[in-house]
Amino acid sequence: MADERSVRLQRLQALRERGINPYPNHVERSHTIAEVLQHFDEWLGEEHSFCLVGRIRLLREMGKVAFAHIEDGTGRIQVYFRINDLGEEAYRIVRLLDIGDFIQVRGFLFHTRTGERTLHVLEFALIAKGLRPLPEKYHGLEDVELRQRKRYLDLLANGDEVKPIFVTRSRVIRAMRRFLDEHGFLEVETPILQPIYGGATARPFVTHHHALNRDMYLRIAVELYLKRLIVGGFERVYEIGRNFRNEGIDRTHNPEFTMMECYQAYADYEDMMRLAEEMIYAIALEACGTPRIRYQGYEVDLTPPWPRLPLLATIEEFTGIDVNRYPDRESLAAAMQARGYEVDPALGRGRLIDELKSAMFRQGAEPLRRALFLVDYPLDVSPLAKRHRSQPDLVERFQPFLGGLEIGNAFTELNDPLDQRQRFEDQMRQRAHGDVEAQVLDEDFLEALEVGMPPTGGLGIGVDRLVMFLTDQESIRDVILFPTMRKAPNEL
RNA sequence: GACCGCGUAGCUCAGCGGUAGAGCAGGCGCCUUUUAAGCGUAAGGUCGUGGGUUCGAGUCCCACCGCGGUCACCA
Repeated sequence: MADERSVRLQRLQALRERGINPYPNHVERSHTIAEVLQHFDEWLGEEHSFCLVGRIRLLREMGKVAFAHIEDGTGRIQVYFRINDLGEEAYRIVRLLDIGDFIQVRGFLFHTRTGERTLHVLEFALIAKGLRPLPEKYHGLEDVELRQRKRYLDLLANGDEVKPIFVTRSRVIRAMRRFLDEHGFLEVETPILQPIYGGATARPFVTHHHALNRDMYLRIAVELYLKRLIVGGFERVYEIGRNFRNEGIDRTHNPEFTMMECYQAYADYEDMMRLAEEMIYAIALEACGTPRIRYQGYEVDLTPPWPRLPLLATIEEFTGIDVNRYPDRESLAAAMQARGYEVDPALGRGRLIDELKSAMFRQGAEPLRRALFLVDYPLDVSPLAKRHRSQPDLVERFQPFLGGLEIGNAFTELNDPLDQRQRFEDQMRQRAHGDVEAQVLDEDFLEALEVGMPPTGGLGIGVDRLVMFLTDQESIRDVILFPTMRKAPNEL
């Protein structure tokens, strides 16, 4: 009986009985709250009338007067109800209002005794009734699980911290799109539902098309489709969209995430590095107003050029292991174990090197927190990248890092169809040996390469991680409005 | 997937073998310029779920569910 929802339902009924529609279709509004606050002093006084709307965030009834704070999308202002101005009947309606209700108020501006800017209400109307309580006003909503499952409550309770993150996210994507458009890239849309998945090493989500009676995959990357477009004669293309990878969830991974990939004909990875650093610099300027970003306590300057650090030399510098001295997986594994690194016996040499790279960033040395590119990766973990022009067991690949976060991947793209076929076959062998993430041979893609793809540079940027960096968030879930969650206990 | 931690009122949290608590929110009453308004009053809980140990279990043990962290793989 004391349950708050049933109290509110009773009030809803009481309002209806007085002939009030608690969910009217039409609303009057002359100004936003921000506008009124901005011009408060010049608009002060009984001769000016304003009609505002908003949600009641706070309500203090004191006998024959009441104060409320109302909030619209632009700000928050105090409003003042007095029985003398409203009359007894209308004042009874005030007592049927609750925190969380939306109201429309008309009146004039004044300062209270304590100086707070306030609208003195002469007329008001309920425009939408809330039936459930809002989170507590002082502590807000702190439970991480609730904040993510019910993001609307998080935005309501913690809006001052949460909203700006998503505003920045929107600006980042807009700035990225603008930069690419201005550099002659054409935005395209390629299939999300794919007959064969490719372009990355990852497990896919599988679904089934009934009419075609065939399994389909949600894309794990857009790479192979964009390259087909380069084959088709577009010189510069990009796509910003969602990828899906059926893998674990952690601070930097969500099963669906937003990726930008762009491909540029007649370019190599050096060109793509310049493009990447200029793009991210431009995005930071537009979305954050500065190229100097604070991330997790470190200041990172995005002004180009960023250092190009050869992967293997960097690993040697920070872990003490000179990978070149261990030409096979066994000797490298032994060297790693000797230095206290755990070694998964299933991993090949390239994956072990990748492992060292991760360990190196985990140690978190200050020079690795700057904006930088790691360049030149082992061949066997990069089946879509072209062999290095001077080091035959490496490929021309780089990854941008910001504040220790890996935010992308790029190559001089492999355009030799015969080499590409061998690389796929090699992947298929790894697959046969139980590597569920090894890439799948895509015969149609090989046919496209045989038609001929010009020398091409490609770049992928993890948009969520870039936003994490630019908004100083340590979890990807804090930059995704509705992150993937496990089944809630009350779901079936 | 492995290990560690957490789960108590709508929200934020105490309680850690002996009769389930506080603040805020909500109810009722008082209060015509309040500021986390105030005062009074009555309420609100299968202590995540299921087992076990014990005379007695939010409290100890086990399993499961959910969340977080660390590690392993991917952006």
